[in-house]
Amino acid sequence: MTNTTDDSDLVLLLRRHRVQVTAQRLAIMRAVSSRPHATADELADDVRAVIGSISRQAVYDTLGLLVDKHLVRRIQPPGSAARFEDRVDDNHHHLICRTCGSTVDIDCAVGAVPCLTAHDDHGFEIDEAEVVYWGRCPACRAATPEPASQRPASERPASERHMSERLAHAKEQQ
Amino acid sequence: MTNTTDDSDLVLLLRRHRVQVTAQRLAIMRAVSSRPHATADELADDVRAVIGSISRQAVYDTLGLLVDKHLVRRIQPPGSAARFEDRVDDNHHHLICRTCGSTVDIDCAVGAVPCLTAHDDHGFEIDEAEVVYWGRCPACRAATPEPASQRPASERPASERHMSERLAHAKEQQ
DNA sequence: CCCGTAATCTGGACATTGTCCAGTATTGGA
DNA sequence: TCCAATACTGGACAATGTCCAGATTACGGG
Repeated sequence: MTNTTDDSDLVLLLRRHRVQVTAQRLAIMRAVSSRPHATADELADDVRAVIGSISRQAVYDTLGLLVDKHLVRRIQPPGSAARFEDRVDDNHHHLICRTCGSTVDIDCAVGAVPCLTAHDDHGFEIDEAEVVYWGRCPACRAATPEPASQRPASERPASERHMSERLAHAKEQQ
Repeated sequence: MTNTTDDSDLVLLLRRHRVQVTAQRLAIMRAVSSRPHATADELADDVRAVIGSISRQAVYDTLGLLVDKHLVRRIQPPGSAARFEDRVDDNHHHLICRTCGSTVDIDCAVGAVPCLTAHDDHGFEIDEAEVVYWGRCPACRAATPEPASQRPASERPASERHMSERLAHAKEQQ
């Protein structure tokens, strides 16, 4: 539980990837491991609690470097700052609560590297597929059984597509 | 091509959804339709070109309202501002170029509502799955055949998982 | 057709997340 | 141990949103 304990593994890992070893980097790596899905800001706080202080720039630089080296994965949930985690290259996805923003890992539904097989790649060279599941976590469901923002299904027919398509319906119905 | 032409369809659509009709809202809806994947800022510019001026707040308010009403879909690519589009409820996904950020629609690979079937929902009530494919568009591929940022596959074995797992390898190999 | 109220829009301040830059400190090899 | 390359610091800046109070507009009822 001491601050400088047992960095030898991390040091070796960094060296193996030709990355200079600094106290800031070690602290950031430990922070990412110990608190998955944390934002850069949260990680900075964690690091400060351990090594005293760190500049915002060092946090961003290091996280960017680790992401480049595939030692850390960056996930960017809509409406929130980027988050970072330990697990890389295993094609898991994320489940985010619309109400409280909590994030959990979720294994891929389809198989090994599923979503990489797009229907039509438009000439793109696709190297990754990112999947975010949206919903409400157990705690938030308990707190508010039926959210008011949800309109009844009757108000949004499944046939709705383009605005232009819906316009036809509007004409008919009014 | 005149500004006030043919709003009756949009007016009916808004009324059908119990939304007050304003010049700003009509202009924003037309802007979203005519330029898919535009950011709020770009849409504001488009609107200003048509009705003269609009406040930033009105743009955000209106887009938020339309998203709530499921008349517009908000997509939030990592590293970029939110973008808005016309197509809703048809479960298509997005393909984004890592180099230039261009975004194209892409039909779902798996079928109707595929990714909604998560392996383990952790007690969440899931209502949407968002998929982003990352890659490089044809233009950017042509411009830079082999990006320098890509390390050879030999440097990142498929077996890489957690940092902690990789640590074992580090020990063995060094 | 006019009025009043509720909803909307405006414009400025502020918050968050991230980048840029110049100068200083640290790392790691010679 | 010393040096050059690399990394870190701290302040300024940029982009994207949100908050708020007051002015304006929409639209249902008289």
